Amino acid sequence: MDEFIEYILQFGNLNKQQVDLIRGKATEMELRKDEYYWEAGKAVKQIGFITSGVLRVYYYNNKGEEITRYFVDENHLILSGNTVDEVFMPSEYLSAITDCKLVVFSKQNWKDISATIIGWDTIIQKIITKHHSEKITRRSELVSQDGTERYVDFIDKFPTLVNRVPLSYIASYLGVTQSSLSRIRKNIR
Amino acid sequence: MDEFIEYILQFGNLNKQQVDLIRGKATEMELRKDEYYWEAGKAVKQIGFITSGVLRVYYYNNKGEEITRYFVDENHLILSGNTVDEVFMPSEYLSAITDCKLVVFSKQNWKDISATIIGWDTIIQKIITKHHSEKITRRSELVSQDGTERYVDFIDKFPTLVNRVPLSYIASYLGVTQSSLSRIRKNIR
DNA sequence: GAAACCATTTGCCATTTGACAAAAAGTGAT
DNA sequence: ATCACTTTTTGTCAAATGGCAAATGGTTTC
Repeated sequence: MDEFIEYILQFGNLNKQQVDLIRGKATEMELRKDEYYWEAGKAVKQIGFITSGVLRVYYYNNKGEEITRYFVDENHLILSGNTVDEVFMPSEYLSAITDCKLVVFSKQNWKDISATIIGWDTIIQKIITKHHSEKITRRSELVSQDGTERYVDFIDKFPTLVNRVPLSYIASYLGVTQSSLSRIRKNIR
Repeated sequence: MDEFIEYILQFGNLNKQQVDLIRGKATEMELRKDEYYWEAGKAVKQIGFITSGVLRVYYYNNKGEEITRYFVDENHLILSGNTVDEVFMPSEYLSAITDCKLVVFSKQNWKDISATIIGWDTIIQKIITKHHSEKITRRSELVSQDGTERYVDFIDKFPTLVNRVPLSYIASYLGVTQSSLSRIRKNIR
């Protein structure tokens, strides 16, 4: 819970009263390894923030292969879609790679916060924008890199993930086969 | 100009008075082939909408290679950063591949529109969100495709660009070398 | 500890792609 | 038509990667 408050405070100021309001609207929950946070085609009813653990977003391409699009770890907000008013129906899966702890808000509670705290929407908007640019930048870089560069950069950017995420998921995220990645790792040492 | 109004109307309603306001705040301008719309490190002072022509966004990677991140063609809004209030300092270049016609708004005029038309910010937010997801999706797909798939998909998604954009830019966008792409094209025929 | 299970590494070979250089095709100006 | 210039294609070879299958390593369960 505290992690979430701290996270939000990086993007804007809140007074004690506002912090208390947020605390009151939050629920803590856990997700076990391999459980879904959301599934393609099933409406998402809450907004979540990860306080511990790692999840991954993945989808199936037109050849039926499972592709990991990105990882989500501690201290990240999961903003399903953008708006609370519309139903958000994901086309991807989001599932736990490890056991996770989350802080979640029902859509109604989230709306209440947004209606009560002036500037809340602006804060969230900033976060969304930041996430988007980071994702675009990261995925873009991969396109023009070879396997080794992709992996070296990955280690560099996500040092805490390397040892917690199965190789096959990293390989899929990087767009190389698992065996290639295994060889790349051997060459790097 | 009409193209811009029509574009905006796809995302929300405007009455005649509002449309007139927008028209009054807009300026038409042209950009010749190879001229910059913006340059890395130089503050961007306007918001633009392309009515004809193609531009490309590119940057230099850590090896000094020029990488095309994406193309921007007719009927697209160029939203520098997200907010009008902060100075937007791009880290990339945006330059015209062909002669272009644009509709532009000064930051002040854009602010005026935003302050006058209720719902304007929501419309713009929708557009930004749409752009972001499209970019992430496209760039992501490339990562797990081989050269041929990348090119076939490109033709499929941007049929109007293939014949207007030099091969070297397409190759860079797709993350393959120009000679590979040339061979890929030969094999496809 | 053995068995079952899952993750990772390795071997082998075919295919793809990159690097580099030269040739061919296309474009524009005179 | 010619020359200068740019873009695209092609040739050759080396390196990187994929596909497939087997081997190895690790973990969990009984």
